[in-house]
Amino acid sequence: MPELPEVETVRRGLAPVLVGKRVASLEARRPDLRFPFPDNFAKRVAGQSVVGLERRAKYLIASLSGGEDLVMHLGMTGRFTIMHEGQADTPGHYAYGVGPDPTHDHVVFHLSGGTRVVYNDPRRFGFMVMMARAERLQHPLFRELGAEPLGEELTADYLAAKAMSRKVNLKAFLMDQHVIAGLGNIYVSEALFQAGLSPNRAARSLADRRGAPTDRAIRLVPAIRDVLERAIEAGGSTLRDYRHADGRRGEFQERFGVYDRAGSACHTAGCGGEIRRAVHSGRATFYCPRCQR
DNA sequence: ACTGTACCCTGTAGGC
DNA sequence: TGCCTACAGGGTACAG
Repeated sequence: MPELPEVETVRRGLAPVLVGKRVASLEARRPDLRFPFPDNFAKRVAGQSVVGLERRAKYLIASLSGGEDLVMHLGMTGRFTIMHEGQADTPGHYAYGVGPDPTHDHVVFHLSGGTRVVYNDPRRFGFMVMMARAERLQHPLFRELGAEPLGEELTADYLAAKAMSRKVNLKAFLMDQHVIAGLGNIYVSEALFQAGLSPNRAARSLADRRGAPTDRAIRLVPAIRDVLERAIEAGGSTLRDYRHADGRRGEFQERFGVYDRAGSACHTAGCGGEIRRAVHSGRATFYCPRCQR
């Protein structure tokens, strides 16, 4: 579900209620999600203050006052919901169709002051792990992550260097978190559309024989950035599960160029082509065969 | 080292 | 209505 724009939207929604606040207690209602929860999870979090809430790729990182980081991933269906003091567990108090869901509300952060932050995840592909803050960058989850797409590390030169020795197509290349960290199935399709590049094209065509970036790599970089920035501005994309931390839906799905539009007309002026659906590495890809070469 | 596939888990949509 | 299959924004563990 949540790709970079969705995770960033959740981060922005959670930060005001979490940062600077103390977690009075943590309630883990099952022993695991995708992975077991950290040893002594509740005890390690309880009583600590959240001193920062960052995002790296699709990870949310809550820095705790004791020196540990709580790293959270939303998987496909993970959702955080803020429940303010006095907001009872009755359906009428839940806005926007978000209701109590005892079977899938797995973790509850009880903040001092009464606000609760509830983590819900039907498929349980999400996870939460803890690590010493000083060791985070060396942790296996972070050590080999690729460039942050909205950061300065992502350049045409970087992409060309990464692509030169690869035999995969562009779709798989951009989905690879070791190359660019944060893109997922929606935004790879959208970025390729915006750059006018076919998902079937070989990744190595981003580099010339010497390893220098081709014009394709040069226009792919701003296309990726622009798609992500517009998506963040729209609060992400809600296909079904995803919600902001306050329950609102994202709106970027209204502006998809190709994603989930198979059989519909391409929006590009004068194109007249029909959006097609294909499968790459077992995942659906959407593209316009006329605009994307 | 790289690449493709199966798999983790649950819910929903569509065909029959 | 019910049953069955395919599919869904994620990543990992293998086999080749």
